[in-house]
Amino acid sequence: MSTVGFRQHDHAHCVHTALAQAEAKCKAKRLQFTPVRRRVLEILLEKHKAMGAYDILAVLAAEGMGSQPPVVYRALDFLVQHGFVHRIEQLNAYAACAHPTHDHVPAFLICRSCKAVAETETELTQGRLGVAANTSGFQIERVVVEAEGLCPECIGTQA
Amino acid sequence: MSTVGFRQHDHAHCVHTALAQAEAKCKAKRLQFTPVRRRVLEILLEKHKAMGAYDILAVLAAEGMGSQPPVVYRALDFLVQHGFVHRIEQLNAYAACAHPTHDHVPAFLICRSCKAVAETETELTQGRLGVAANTSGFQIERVVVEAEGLCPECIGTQA
DNA sequence: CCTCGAGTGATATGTTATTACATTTCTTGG
DNA sequence: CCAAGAAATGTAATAACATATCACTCGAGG
Ligand SMILES: [Zn+2]
Ligand SMILES: [Zn+2]
Ligand SMILES: [Zn+2]
Ligand SMILES: [Zn+2]
Repeated sequence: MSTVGFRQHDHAHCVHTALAQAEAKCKAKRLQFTPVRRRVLEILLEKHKAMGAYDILAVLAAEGMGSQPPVVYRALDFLVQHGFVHRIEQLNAYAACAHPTHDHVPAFLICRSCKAVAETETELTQGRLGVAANTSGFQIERVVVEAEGLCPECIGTQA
Repeated sequence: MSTVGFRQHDHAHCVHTALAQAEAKCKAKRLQFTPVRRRVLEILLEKHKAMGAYDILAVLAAEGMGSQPPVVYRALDFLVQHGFVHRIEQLNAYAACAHPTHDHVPAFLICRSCKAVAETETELTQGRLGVAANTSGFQIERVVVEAEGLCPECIGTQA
């Protein structure tokens, strides 16, 4: 599993590992890793890209695990809450966390051409934003950092 | 007009000034600063906070300037495109730019309690995100930076 | 066995955004 | 000025994303 997601990797292995890690973490924290929650995470890990809630729901529905929006939104809420999945605000979409082993502030590189999403990390109060927060007395709790542009594959195929 | 929006300022003056600046910039760049576009910007400047597209549309509709969604979305697209307004991804909302005189990468401090939004600036490729982009060959074109937390007014009134 | 709370199933609804096409207005070269 | 093309607008319909609510199930703890 690479830091930025534009390289090859052993995909079947990373799916399996991430699921096992999630299961272990839920056990440790007494969280219910129910079939729907597990399957939603698995779908996101398998696809290995950002998916809309209704895309995930379509997969669930085809498997008879619930066909109504609340099913998937509840599962996503749980997974996001506990750091297994991140929401990509720019895309109204969700992606499995690439660094599930530790707490972190995620940041994303999003290709505007092929929609590939790579996750990296950043600081909660970096650069001028932290300065502005300190100056004004604003208390930062969460930061969304999402860069849009062209991934290595798509540079050259574009204007 | 303050850098971060949690302080007092001469509001009527800042609305007027910003509108005049926008008009001048459009003239210089041969852009059509049409009545709808002007009024949408004015509404955002007057409210001086983030507004949803449909909130703006309701104001327009009450004034007979168009009652269908595309009216306001087209105006917002124009204003965002040319830097007069920014979209706040976390809120699916729009706010007039606080620094319309120069090009910049906006960053926002968003109070989760009172929904106040303050705009500051940042760099296109700051910190680890820039490093990750360079390492992987990703070409950043736009960055969304939005911090959520508590503004000075709301700290203390919360848990 | 009973109760409570988390999770799920199901219906309905709310909110945000886009597509499509007809029409009007503006701009510009002749 | 005038015609042709570009830009903007009017309008209807629909797509995409998200939440409210209530009934039901099931397992843990008393
Ligand atoms: Zn992550
Ligand atoms: Zn790409
Ligand atoms: Zn700005
Ligand atoms: Zn506040």
